[in-house]
Amino acid sequence: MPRHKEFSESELLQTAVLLFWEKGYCDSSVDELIKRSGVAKYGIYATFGSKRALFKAVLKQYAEDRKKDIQKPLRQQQAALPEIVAFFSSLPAKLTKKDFQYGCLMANTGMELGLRDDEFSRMVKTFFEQTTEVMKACLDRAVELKQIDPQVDTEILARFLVNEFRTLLMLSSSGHKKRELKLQMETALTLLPLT
Amino acid sequence: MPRHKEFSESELLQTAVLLFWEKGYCDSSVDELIKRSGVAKYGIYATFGSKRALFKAVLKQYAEDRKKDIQKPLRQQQAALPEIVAFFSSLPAKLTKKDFQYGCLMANTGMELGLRDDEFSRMVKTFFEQTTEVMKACLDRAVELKQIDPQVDTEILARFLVNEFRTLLMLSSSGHKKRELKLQMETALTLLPLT
DNA sequence: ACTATTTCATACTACTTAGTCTGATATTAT
DNA sequence: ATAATATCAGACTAAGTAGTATGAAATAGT
Repeated sequence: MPRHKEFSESELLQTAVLLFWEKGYCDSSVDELIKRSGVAKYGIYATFGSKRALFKAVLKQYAEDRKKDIQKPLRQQQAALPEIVAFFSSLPAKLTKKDFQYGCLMANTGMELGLRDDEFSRMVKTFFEQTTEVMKACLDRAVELKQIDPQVDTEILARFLVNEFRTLLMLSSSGHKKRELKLQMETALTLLPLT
Repeated sequence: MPRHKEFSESELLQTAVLLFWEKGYCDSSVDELIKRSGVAKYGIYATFGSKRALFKAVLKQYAEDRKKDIQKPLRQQQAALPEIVAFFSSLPAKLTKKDFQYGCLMANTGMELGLRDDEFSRMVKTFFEQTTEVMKACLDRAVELKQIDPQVDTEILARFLVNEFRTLLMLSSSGHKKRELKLQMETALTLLPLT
């Protein structure tokens, strides 16, 4: 019997992702989302319920999207050391492209709300913990394939590498250019016991 | 002829530092500062002019304060390798004490405004560039004292160490506990060519 | 065609925001 | 004491905030 929606929920969500990505949680407003998406306030609240719930959906969508693009090299079945190196090598260019002009929403949210909102903080931590597991799996395969010293503690090294990843995200969100990211990445790869 | 102020400018500034440190720029309000400081709106605007100018003064004050406490080990005349190690070793405990319960205002501001506000971004970058210079001076002394390999590029290593510092600040602002900071710091110190 | 139901656009509430203005008050040089 | 001047408390403006309410319009099963 009902009239049906005039907008696409997934398009609305993508617009919301871009908005929160650009401005963070506190500085984004529902009115701004109305302007950008063309969707009426009713539609937004009927779909998501509140700004908070909307942001939760945004964080989930963002996490899925990043697993599929920027983290893809690491999440391939056979990924090992060469994929780790390729992943880091590609970051300075990727993080300074237009798609990433506002840094990383996960890293940004961790800094904005990590000490003030348990639920969102938890989501960010979970995202990077999952990334750590993926990284550890790559390192374990690298050990199997004798690509790295078998004495390495892959758990600890995986954490360190993910923090190196986060460092690059932080630098890009803090306005640093490709050159600086590249220097940081290369220094890290040189220092690490990856051969 | 004039009536004189009923409040201390430096106390007002310190209260403002704490407020912005806790909530960031966007989410802090002048009304909240009035409540916390007891100073009337007139007094705040007569002293600083605008929220923006107030935040500028806050960033300056914060930078000075951190040079005098947390960075002090590195800024001693004779600081070299032992002081660098001591500096990093002390961070996990210091960054999780009550004084630092809101992370680092410089690191936080870099993430909040690094891509959206040139002037504040510049101030944050300058702060960490100055820290890099101090770190490089320590490394150069360490080379002189034969504490580290003279082949090391102290400029590049200094940048890397300061980014390691920023990583610890980022982790603490993102809600990570002392144990995780300690693990990151120890891994970094193990990997670096510091002996 | 009619009716039930949902969406739409928009007005609205209640609150917060940065910043200004005002009239009373306190101080100090004369 | 008086006059000049700066500060104080609080009212005020204009805009923005999250979220709700409302009447009109559209749709689909009967």
